[in-house]
Amino acid sequence: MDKIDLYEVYRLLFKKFGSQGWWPTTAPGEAKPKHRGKRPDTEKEKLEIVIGAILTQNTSWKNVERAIENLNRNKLMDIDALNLVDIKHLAQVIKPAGYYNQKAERIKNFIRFLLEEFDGSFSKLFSMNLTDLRNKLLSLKGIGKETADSIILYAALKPIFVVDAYTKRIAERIGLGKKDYDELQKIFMESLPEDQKLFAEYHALLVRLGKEYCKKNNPRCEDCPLKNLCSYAKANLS
DNA sequence: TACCAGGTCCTCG
DNA sequence: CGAGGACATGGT
Repeated sequence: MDKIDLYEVYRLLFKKFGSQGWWPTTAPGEAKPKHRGKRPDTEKEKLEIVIGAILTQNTSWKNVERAIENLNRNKLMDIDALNLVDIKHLAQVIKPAGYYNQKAERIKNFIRFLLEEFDGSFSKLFSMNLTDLRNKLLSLKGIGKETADSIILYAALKPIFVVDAYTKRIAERIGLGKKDYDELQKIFMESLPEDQKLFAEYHALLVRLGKEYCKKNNPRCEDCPLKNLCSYAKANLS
């Protein structure tokens, strides 16, 4: 069994798809988030990434977009507004994202935490070192590993590799075997230089591949950019 | 019609 | 620990 070169995987994906511009955020004056390829400078952009990371838990980004659009139009993409809004109303606004009661609770939890412990400031929260920040986020109800790591990578801009359902499926198919979150994260991070931009692009590319080629059902192995090194594609195409 | 989508928490053995 | 269920909308 030949070993998979995860840097080579990255090169193939980037050659095929190019830069993905993650994480999508809403431009000033607009309501709909877009992949803009822009670092989140403002508190509002960082907030939007956190909210998006919670909303997208086991949910398609399309539905999350609608929920974010609703939040923007209702002027709720704001720390103080979210702190004050009635949780039932918040739940209705984010309804398209599904699990809206749980997610409203999780958003409220996070906002309360940020206000009480960090004066509502992402700059203060993100000034923690990566390990402490991660443990802090993981201690919050509704923030698990993937959500925490997405926040750290895409909002705090610190180098950690995000593992999601696509990552797990793609990793298993190309021949890394069935691995859990921590194992996969370790494998990716030990195979790559510690680089926030690289990790950010890589994860985005895996999502792109998972959506368009390495789908759960009917994967398109024929023209997959990884077909030459993927054990699943080799078996599937033989 | 089922199944899927950028998970997490809780409970039970 | 690890499996299994709950949470819910919108697309195919």
